[in-house]
Amino acid sequence: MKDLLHPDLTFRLNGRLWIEGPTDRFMGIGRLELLEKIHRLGSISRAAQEMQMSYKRAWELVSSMNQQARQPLVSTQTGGKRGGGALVTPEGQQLLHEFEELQARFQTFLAAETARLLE
Amino acid sequence: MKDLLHPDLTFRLNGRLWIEGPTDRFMGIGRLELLEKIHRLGSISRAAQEMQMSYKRAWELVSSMNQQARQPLVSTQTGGKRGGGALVTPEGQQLLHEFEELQARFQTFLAAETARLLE
DNA sequence: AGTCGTTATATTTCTTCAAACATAACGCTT
DNA sequence: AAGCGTTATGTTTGAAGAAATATAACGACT
Repeated sequence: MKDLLHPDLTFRLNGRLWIEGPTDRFMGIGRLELLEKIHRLGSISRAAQEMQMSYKRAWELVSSMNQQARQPLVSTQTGGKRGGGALVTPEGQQLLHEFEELQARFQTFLAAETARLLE
Repeated sequence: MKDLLHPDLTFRLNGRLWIEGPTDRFMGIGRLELLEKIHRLGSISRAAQEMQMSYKRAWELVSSMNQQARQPLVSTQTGGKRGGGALVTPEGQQLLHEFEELQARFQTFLAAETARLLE
């Protein structure tokens, strides 16, 4: 493979994984990152701004995930101390872990295939 | 994982792989399919119409691949018998095979992870 | 009561990307 | 010489998605 590629350019193998439902995506690398930030920051809006994402988009992603889960992955509160907030439920945390581990196995796969193809 | 998902919906794990250069994508599932059709049909335009893709887009993909390869993967001829045509060079055919095999290994990976996650 | 930061949601604007359209050149075939 | 199907390329149009803007509700805190 490597002998087919232009010698002046550098190439890399890349990829994405996601879980899709009948209508919407359910989980992917972006949603995973969003969940992680909500968990860490306790707020959808702060997670959104840390991802350079509009609050609206972040909220829509959370809504989509919650609707497709058996029980909410993120629970929210309007008003109150600090104006409200959001937290990742135990179910959400479990999903977070499992999908993170899947991502790690995928990275291993990518590394092995990269070695096979490009080195 | 399965116990986290809404019981009325069906989910599946999916993914994509590609090889990227510094500026453009070099190879992906769409480009692979295009190469295969050009090889089979001997024409960019016929390959494009079989993929429901505009000729222009197909041509741009071919051009991008050729520019990033050491030697052309598709060679073309304007005019002549049948008005011209295109063929996949030996280098292109080698790429075709290798990337197809990579895709097959990826499908195996996906199947294994699906069993792990969703069954 | 008023302020604050957040969730929640609708509407509008912008941008980006794909599709559509148009045109020329090429070389065999008739 | 004229026609055909193809490659090759520029220009215009359209559609989808993202971003921006706006507004309301909520509940603690001052």
